[in-house]
Amino acid sequence: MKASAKDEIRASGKRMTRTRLAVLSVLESTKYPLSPAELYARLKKQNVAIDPVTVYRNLSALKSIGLVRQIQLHQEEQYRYEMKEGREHHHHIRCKSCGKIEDLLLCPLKKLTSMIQRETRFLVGDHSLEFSGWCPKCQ
Amino acid sequence: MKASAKDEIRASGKRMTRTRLAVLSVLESTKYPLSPAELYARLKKQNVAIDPVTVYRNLSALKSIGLVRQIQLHQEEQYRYEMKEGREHHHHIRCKSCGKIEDLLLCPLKKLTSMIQRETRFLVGDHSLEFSGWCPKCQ
DNA sequence: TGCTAACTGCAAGTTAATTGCATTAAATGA
DNA sequence: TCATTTAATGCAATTAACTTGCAGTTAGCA
Repeated sequence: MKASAKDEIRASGKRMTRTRLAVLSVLESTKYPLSPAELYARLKKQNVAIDPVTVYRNLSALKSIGLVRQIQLHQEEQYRYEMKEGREHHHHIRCKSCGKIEDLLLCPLKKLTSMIQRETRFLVGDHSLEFSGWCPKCQ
Repeated sequence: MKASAKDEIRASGKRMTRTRLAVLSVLESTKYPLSPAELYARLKKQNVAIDPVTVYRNLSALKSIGLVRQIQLHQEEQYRYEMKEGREHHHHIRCKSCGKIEDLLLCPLKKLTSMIQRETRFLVGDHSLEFSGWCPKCQ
């Protein structure tokens, strides 16, 4: 685990606990965003004693200090979480058949912002852009 | 209400009922996508006797025959529904302060599809692109 | 007008996430 | 090193949005 993570947690007045460490380590070793339920399942498999509620509370704490990003994929009813560390703003595509999730490196939206502001007079804040389709194996 | 709507409902083996008519008429007279709860509230205000469950079931039926579109806005936990009739594929921006929702006429994604397919080898199906920000009044 | 299957309302059940509360345990510091 | 304080935890209960089961109702065709 990144040494800086612990510092950032302390700096925000939070503590580095056994469960928080375990949550961070699973997130850091996974290449796609995890749902709380998936995260909990992985921890269980590693014999980490943790309550599902504690998974939720840790994700919420890590999100609030900016270590973790919360995202919502297209046509999914749950949230997913991924480390921010080393992962610039990006989008995802999810296979409708097997559920495989892959990062997309493109983001066309910087170019769109000024168009949207002109069209709507809104001040643009965040956006979500998520795709679904069929992965190579499922086509 | 569009005459064709009733025909499409019949053609799919469904029936045009008192409640279904009321749901359609609220959706047709609203310029932005409604959540089931908002739709129910409007029906109540119009003294339409209807159960919230029936709102859900009607929305689901209308969606399944393609009269209505289900969308999920950025950072919202509920679905919203809008008539498809006369409304091409489009996206939305929602005010983080007052909740106002406005249509966006642009969709940059036709241009992106081939890039994504090249990058990921996924076959691209659907996408969602939703913005949030601050509307002119709330800035 | 009668029949049949779609539709409805009410109650109960799901799923994902949140809250309350008593207990445990980080981390500062005496 | 131990005491203190307050964040974090586990368990139970709750909430929000939506779904399902079922008995009674009704649209619409024959």
